[in-house]
Amino acid sequence: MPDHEFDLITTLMMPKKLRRRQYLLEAGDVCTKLAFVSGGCLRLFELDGSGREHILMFAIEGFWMVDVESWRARTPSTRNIDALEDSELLLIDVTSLDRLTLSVPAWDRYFKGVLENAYADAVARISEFVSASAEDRYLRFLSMYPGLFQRIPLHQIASYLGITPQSLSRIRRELAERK
Amino acid sequence: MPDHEFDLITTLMMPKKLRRRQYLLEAGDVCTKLAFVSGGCLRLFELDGSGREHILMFAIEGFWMVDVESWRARTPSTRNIDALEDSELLLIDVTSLDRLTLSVPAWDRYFKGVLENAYADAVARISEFVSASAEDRYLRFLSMYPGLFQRIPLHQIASYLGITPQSLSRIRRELAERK
DNA sequence: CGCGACGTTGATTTGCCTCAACGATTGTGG
DNA sequence: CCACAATCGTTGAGGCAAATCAACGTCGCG
Repeated sequence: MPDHEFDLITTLMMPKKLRRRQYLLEAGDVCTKLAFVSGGCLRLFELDGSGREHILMFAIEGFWMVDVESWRARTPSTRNIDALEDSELLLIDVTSLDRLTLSVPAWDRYFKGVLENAYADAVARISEFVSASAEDRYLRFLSMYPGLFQRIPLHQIASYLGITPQSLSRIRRELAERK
Repeated sequence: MPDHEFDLITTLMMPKKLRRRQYLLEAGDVCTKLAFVSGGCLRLFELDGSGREHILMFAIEGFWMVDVESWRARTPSTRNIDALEDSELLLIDVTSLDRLTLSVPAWDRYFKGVLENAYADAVARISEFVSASAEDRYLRFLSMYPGLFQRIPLHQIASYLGITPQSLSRIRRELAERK
């Protein structure tokens, strides 16, 4: 990649620090920025009718985060993104992304790969819900986000798995006893 | 779009008919083709340890179908794609797709949109599994694939929802009684 | 220190599964 | 064209995994 292309990328990516519990996206706003997580941990979640939180995905170091629905349709999001730990991000907005896509072929290929990866991961997660038990999903969470289980509260993991904190606590006990 | 670009697209898309129960992709093969469904209905599914089928997604008229995991990594698929009705497809293989992407800008944009859409749909489906009941998921199935519920057996829908045919039968009865 | 957040455990309830049986419909080979 | 099998949807009975409701101990932090 030529130097000027690399420079363009670094110019368009805006560094941002987010403190724990701080929001990157609030429901009602349009998600106009993609976030690359260089440190810390983000969550994408939504609230149901009873005010309960449901986590759709995490993003740790090396992951990208976006609410794709809002980002794609330019409509107000029904979801939220916030930080579970103090985090360091690189943000890029839609127009900058389009510029990169047009003028830096290597970026275009890279980003297409990111998108395909994200899609493949999402399908794999659907597969778990359709066919796997809560325990299986927990084990896959452990390998998908290495070490994360020691960094965030158990009830956040339970929310991601679609079960209650109590159930996850019992699953953990089961696993520990069996091993 | 210039004529020669349009011609290139039609040249590279191969029409194919698939009879009911006929396979487009079998587990073990690499998914090298994308399928655009112009008529009929395909399913993407996998088998678990007990030999039970679990449907990850359907594709009806106007949808694209692929096993993105195998397609992306060029690895043997763990999944299957077959037809639930006699179907008409337009197939395009990986190399043809790359050619279109490079030489037809409009196609590149279109296809990026398709991918983003697919990703957004997958996230929405994850959202259902994390937070919604089987009944809610059934109602969303009805709006996502209009009319499909009259075209395929109930147990295929149940598999897609991650429940048993018996449960779906009872959910339907509930809905009918309440309405 | 006191309070809220967190994880665990117990008792009870519930949504969905499993097993089983049964009619209705579809499809097929003789 | 009919007989028989397979597929399909439904219903009932009983069981299990996870939810709910509730209580309690620990920890960290303002």
